[in-house]
Amino acid sequence: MLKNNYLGDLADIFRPGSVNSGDPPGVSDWQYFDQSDQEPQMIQKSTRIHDQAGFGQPFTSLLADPLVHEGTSIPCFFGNSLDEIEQPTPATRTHLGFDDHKIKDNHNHNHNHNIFSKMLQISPNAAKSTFSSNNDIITSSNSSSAAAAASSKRCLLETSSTTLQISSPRNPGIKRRKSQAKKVVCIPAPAPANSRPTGEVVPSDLWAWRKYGQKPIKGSPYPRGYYRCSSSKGCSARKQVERSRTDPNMLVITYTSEHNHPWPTQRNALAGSTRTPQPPKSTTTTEQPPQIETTEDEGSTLVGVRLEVKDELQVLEGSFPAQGYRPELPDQGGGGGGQPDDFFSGLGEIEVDPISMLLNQGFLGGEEEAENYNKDLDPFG
DNA sequence: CGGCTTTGACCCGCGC
DNA sequence: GCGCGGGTCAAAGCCG
Repeated sequence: MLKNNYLGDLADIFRPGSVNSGDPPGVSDWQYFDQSDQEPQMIQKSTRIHDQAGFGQPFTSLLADPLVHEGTSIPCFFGNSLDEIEQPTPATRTHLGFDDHKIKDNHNHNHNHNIFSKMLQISPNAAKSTFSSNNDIITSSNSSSAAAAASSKRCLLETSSTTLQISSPRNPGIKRRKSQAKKVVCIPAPAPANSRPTGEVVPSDLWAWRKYGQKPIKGSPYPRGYYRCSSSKGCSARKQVERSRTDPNMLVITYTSEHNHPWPTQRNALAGSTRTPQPPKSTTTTEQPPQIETTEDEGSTLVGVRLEVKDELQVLEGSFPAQGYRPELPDQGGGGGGQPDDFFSGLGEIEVDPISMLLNQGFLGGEEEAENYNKDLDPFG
């Protein structure tokens, strides 16, 4: 049945404007790029701070992810492989001007400081990337990252995008894997002790994800979970979740394909995600849906990230909504309806300028509260 | 009852 | 051409 319903191509999904009707404010201008021929548009879009990107809004997951609410910061690595992400080559390190100590520091700070307090975005394309930091934020860009960082505390990374072949599995004649667009996001993960026995951890975001597979990955002690969007039938958005093999504290989420539908408009679309985490049970892999209901105006402030990756992963892109991004979660009209939105509902600051606030003040105004929230939602706790 | 996770089997791209 | 390994399928069972 899935085969019959399989809508296939990334090309189908990345079509510009493929998602428009019914989009909530801020979503209507989503651009789903056919990255094989929409490069200029990508670049153009990537220059926008008010940008939307698909791939499940990984940074949304950062905002919403209980795993992230451990009073942690969010180092974000983008690369074409985990190794690259986690272990930049010495040359790359040198060129990029960051060192292991800083990375270690970032990781250590994850557990003590706040979200985004040390945001790190790494472009594997060292030749085009420079690093600079501004208030612990490190951005990478082929443009003047220093200027970018200085001009805004938002992280905007932009590099030229590379044409790639969008592909679909089981679609004859079209390659997949290396040619497939992916977006990799690394976030702090719970300690292995807090994860499921398999070592699997599952961050949440605004989309509903249904697990359809899990595979042990050679060379990694942790399995990789495969999820597809269950918010809408026919949506071929997928993500892979696995722990970093080199740093179990890091959770690597790889977004593939794109949502071809608006944000979930029915809570039941998140059915699987709303299962109450019950630690003794082993079947809970998705947790409470994120309760991002924090923004007001329609001008989405997003942090766009685009970078070019040589070799297999040509394009990585990411963004996260901030000010003005309001997913249409059905129950939010009633003020949360008893959902564990308290954490966010008490965060009026985020409506002012969540990103700035996050960057300046740390995560959402209180580690303690964040911890409480995390306790509520963390299925692995 | 619908939607989820689990898990073994299958498919297929890719490297040798 | 072959084998490995990653990605997906789909049946079975679980859960609310």
